[in-house]
Amino acid sequence: MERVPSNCRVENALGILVGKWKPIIILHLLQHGTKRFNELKRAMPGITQKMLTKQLRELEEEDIIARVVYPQVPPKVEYSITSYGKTLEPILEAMHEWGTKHALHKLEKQENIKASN
Amino acid sequence: MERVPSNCRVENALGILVGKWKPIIILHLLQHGTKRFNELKRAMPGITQKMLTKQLRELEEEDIIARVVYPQVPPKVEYSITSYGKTLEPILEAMHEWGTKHALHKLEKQENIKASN
DNA sequence: CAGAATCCTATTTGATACTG
DNA sequence: CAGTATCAAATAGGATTCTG
Repeated sequence: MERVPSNCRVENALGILVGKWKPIIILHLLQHGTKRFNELKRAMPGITQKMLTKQLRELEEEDIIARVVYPQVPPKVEYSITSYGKTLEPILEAMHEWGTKHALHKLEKQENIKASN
Repeated sequence: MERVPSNCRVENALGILVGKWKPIIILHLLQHGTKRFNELKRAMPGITQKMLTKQLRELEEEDIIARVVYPQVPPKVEYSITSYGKTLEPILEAMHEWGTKHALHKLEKQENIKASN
């Protein structure tokens, strides 16, 4: 998604977090530490190699995660959150907390619809 | 963007904020209060009626903004943040603060690239 | 004024097969 | 193991025209 070149700083954080799997990847690495490519893939049912690779590369480009390649056969690549990436944690936490409440809000809306029928 | 039906609550907040103009609209209404359709349009150079309408409708659907139609000619429609929408403010603030620092981070990267040439 | 409708392009995501 | 490459589908976003 192309973002506006505005002075709206919110976009800076949003641009990094947006992607179907990015928040999940970041959260997983934050909570479970360094992981190999296939460990991440297994942890995220439904993701394809292509998407995992792409989102990891984009997060790496933004210095949110670090990619370390061990030159051996078979290959071994480890991903971890950078110290810079860790600064995203408060935002993620705020969103998680809000999201938990929002789930309730949505549930109440459903109930209201049911009640009115 | 279709979102995963995961238990990752972060998606709940993210899904609402994602859209080229949504954060800008929310921020504008938060900071300037109730606005009419064309006032919003004028405040956001580059947006089309279609996109403004679409994003407003989606935010309304999520109970983030309220849409009030005055049955008169010419039409008058006012948009405002709901009390529920205001609960997003901490997230937006966290992102704005982070984004401000990130702008510096990106600048430093640029400088490093320059310095290494 | 505040949109709806239509047409079009670009970006994102997914499915599948192949490889050093 | 950790990817690429290719093709197809879905979604987002934009330009333009029309209307109660």
